Amino acid sequence: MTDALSTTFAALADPTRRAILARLSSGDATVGELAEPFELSLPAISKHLTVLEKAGLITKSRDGQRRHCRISVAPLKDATSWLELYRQHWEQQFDNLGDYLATIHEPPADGRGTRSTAPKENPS
Amino acid sequence: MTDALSTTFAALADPTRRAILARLSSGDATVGELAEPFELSLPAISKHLTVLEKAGLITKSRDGQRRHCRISVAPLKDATSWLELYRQHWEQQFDNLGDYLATIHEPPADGRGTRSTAPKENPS
DNA sequence: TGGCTAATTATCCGTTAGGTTAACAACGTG
DNA sequence: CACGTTGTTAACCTAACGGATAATTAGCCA
Repeated sequence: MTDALSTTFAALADPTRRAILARLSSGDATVGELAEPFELSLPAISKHLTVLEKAGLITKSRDGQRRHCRISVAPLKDATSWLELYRQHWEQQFDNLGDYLATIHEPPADGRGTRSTAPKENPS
Repeated sequence: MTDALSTTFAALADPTRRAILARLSSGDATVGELAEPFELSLPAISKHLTVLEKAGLITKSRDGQRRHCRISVAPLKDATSWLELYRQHWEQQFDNLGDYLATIHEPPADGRGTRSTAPKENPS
């Protein structure tokens, strides 16, 4: 699991870390401020922040005793790009639902060609 | 890690599983067909498929001796929805880059109001 | 300097992930 | 029925995850 995309998804696969990102999306915060809403110990939060930092999802900057954390969305963008490859896939699934609903109200007209469902590129 | 979103992201945090999804995005396949491109053992692939199935990302149907696997993109859609909450965030980051570049070529006109960077809803 | 505050690092612990090989189950076909 | 094919399940291993507490580092301030 050394690739960036895996690291990003792994970082997002934890509700605490997603909540931290959500918090940071409305502005920078210190470690203590980020820890406050949770019942976890401070070291636990610190670990989560380390995971987020290694995934490139946040950056930490020192300010006296405090560390200011800032969200950094580039990996989120990459993750979204990967997921976008499948968007047409579920949009077509939705189309198929529409087609199905249509067959309820009117009989099938003729055999339409099956559209391709593949994303443009081969994702990894 | 009991929530659906965490399960989805965890399932995506593995390059083998993402490759399997990519393969399935261009059409259904049997377990053996899915295993073929990898150097992993068949049980290893079977485990990956179980993970994907529990995440709701694929469905398996029996066809004689074979199991046909089909991609099921609803969880991908949900994951995308979550990530979309941050889209404006990186679009604004891009805007800021544009602003910065603008300041290089022309002096600042006036103090524009700072736009909010927060997603519409509170993600979890 | 001493002490308070903020956060990280060091252990330690139980659970889960991801892989292996070997055994098993289920279906098709001679 | 016997046998090959297709997958899964069982048992096992190592490494990593997510948490705790205790100790440590680093900065502020009186």
